Amino acid sequence: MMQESGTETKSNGSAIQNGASGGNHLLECSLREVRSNGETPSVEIGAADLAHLQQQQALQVARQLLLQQQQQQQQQQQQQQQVSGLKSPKRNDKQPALQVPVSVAMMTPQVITPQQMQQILQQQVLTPQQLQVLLQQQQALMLQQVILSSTAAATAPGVPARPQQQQVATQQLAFQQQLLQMQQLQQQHLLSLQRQGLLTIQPGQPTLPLQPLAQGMIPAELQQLWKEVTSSHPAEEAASNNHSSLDLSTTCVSSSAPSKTSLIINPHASTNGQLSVHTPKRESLSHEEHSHSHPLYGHGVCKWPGCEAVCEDFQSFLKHLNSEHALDDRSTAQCRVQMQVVQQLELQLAKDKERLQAMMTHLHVKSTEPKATPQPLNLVSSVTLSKTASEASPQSLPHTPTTPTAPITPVTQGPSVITTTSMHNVGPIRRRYSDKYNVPISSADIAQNQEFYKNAEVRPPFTYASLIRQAILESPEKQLTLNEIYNWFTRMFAYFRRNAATWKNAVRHNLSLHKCFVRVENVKGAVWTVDELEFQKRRPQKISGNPSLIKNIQTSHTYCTPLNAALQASMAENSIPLYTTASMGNPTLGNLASAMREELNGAMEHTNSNGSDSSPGLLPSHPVHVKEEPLDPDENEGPLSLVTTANHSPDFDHDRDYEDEPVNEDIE
DNA sequence: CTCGAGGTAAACATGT
DNA sequence: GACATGTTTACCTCGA
Repeated sequence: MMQESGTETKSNGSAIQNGASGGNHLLECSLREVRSNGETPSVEIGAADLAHLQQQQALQVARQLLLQQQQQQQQQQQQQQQVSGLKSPKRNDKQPALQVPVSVAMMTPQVITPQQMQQILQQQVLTPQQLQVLLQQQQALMLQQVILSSTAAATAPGVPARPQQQQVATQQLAFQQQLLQMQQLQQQHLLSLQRQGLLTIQPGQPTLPLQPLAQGMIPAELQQLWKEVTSSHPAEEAASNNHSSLDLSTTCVSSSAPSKTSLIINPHASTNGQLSVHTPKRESLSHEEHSHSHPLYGHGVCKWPGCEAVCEDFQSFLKHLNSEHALDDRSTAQCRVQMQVVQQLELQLAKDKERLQAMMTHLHVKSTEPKATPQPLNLVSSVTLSKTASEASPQSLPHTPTTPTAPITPVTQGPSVITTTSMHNVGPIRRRYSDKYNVPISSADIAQNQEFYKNAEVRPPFTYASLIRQAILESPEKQLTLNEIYNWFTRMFAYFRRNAATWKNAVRHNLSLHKCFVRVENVKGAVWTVDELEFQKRRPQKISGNPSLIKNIQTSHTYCTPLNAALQASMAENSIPLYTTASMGNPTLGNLASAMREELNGAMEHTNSNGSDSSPGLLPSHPVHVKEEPLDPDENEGPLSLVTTANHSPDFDHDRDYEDEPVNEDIE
């Protein structure tokens, strides 16, 4: 019966349920998953996981090529520095990690050359898609360099009298600082993007806390890679490097402490991986806070992914780094993982940038000439199109992300009139925002964002209840088994392809908790249906989209440019009417009836709470479990209301083979 | 500050 | 006994 749950469910479930509570759950889960699966990854990893892994491995080849180029550029820069003789650090053997550019320090610890490392790392062949990614990355890199060159040239105009070497060095310094800045901005921006709908960015937080970033954004591939990594040499490590292996495990437990969550994704390392060209700047920065600037060291803890060994001072850290993270297979693999992390972030960043660009373009157009036909850009298609107007409304806001600490537009961000607007912090976007803003989930919503959520590991901005309902309503019989609901979740949302135990528990919890979900038993087992009446009843008072929206926007608290204000005003004026009209005016999408009905109810539910939507559900053959209503039992008589919404004939269960059954193949 | 909604974790029961 | 399925409770965050 539960055969479709797949291996992932099992491993995740057991791993997670045994874990401690609190803290960063997802991260913990990830790590536990790593651990639990670590011993026999080849067995426990599903076929699709392997496919993902292979894909990522292929991607990493592209990454390597990029790295190669970057390293060449690094070498060039270093040569320049050494020629200038100014700030080129003497790269003696004693403190390689300190003075070697970070990425190099990470990639080429002691013996092996970058080329050798690449040989180690390279495994597979590029697909055209990956090549394209590589090209994009390279272009981005080149662009950055060009821009930085010009910037640096501009910053050092009045130094003609200086010796040329010094000037070069100065420019290098400027380059590097600029790079670091932008790099950080990009990273922050990315984090904001990634966190859409996932984490709360408190308005008072000027700088992005990087710890919670892992929530929901660590791709499955990375976890698989982690499995691979952490299980790569269990025996060896037990003997020679037990400390490291221990770290991983203890980290899993200790990560319940809220403060230490940045285990897998080390933002600095990611940044370095992203553009290792920048790394020389680390040296330049390091005059005073030498020890603090090392991306692998902070707060007295080694930040090597998965390590977190406590190092009292920088020297001990260096010792630790050299001893525990010397060049071996494990470190190499961890490097690879880190690269994957970076790559994933880059990809996500690229996607989100395009989305942001499109949104900005669209919003800008609208703010200047309201109701003008928007110009959906390519990527927006997955998000908007027919929903363009409503996209300006809260639903899309989470995607408009933002970097509170980033007053400067990331370099690679294309020229946009509104780019500064993107810097405002639409911070507190966690999960429920769609409901809170009374953006009722609809089939159209999901349909239009389907592609996005299918591929992006972004938490859908819908409540579990909404999603469950949607899943059930999408089914031909308007009823689903629990497992089918699971499958729908995983099929429709990449986000739900991990941490199964967590969200499945939530699904069950919601099914049981909400009266709108009615369990119906039939011959083959139990199915779940939706009592639309109840569902509509449970979502009142959420019509206040505008104030919430505005407030939410303004929580950004920073960089409120006039344009931004205009944008906000525009959105405030338009969001609700546009939303309703847009959704009502685009009956082209599937399940539109449901969407319209729902949105009508959402918009005017105060008027029609009497069940205007006699949704043609189906009649459960044997309604067994009907949640009794402790509250207002007068309004609906439990089973009876169920019958009203369910009129399907009992012969419904002959076609249980929904089209969603291939889910497992699709996803896993 | 309170309250409700929602999310998460977990304990527990039951059925397969 | 392991696992899936349900139910329930507790705790937390967030927004009104």
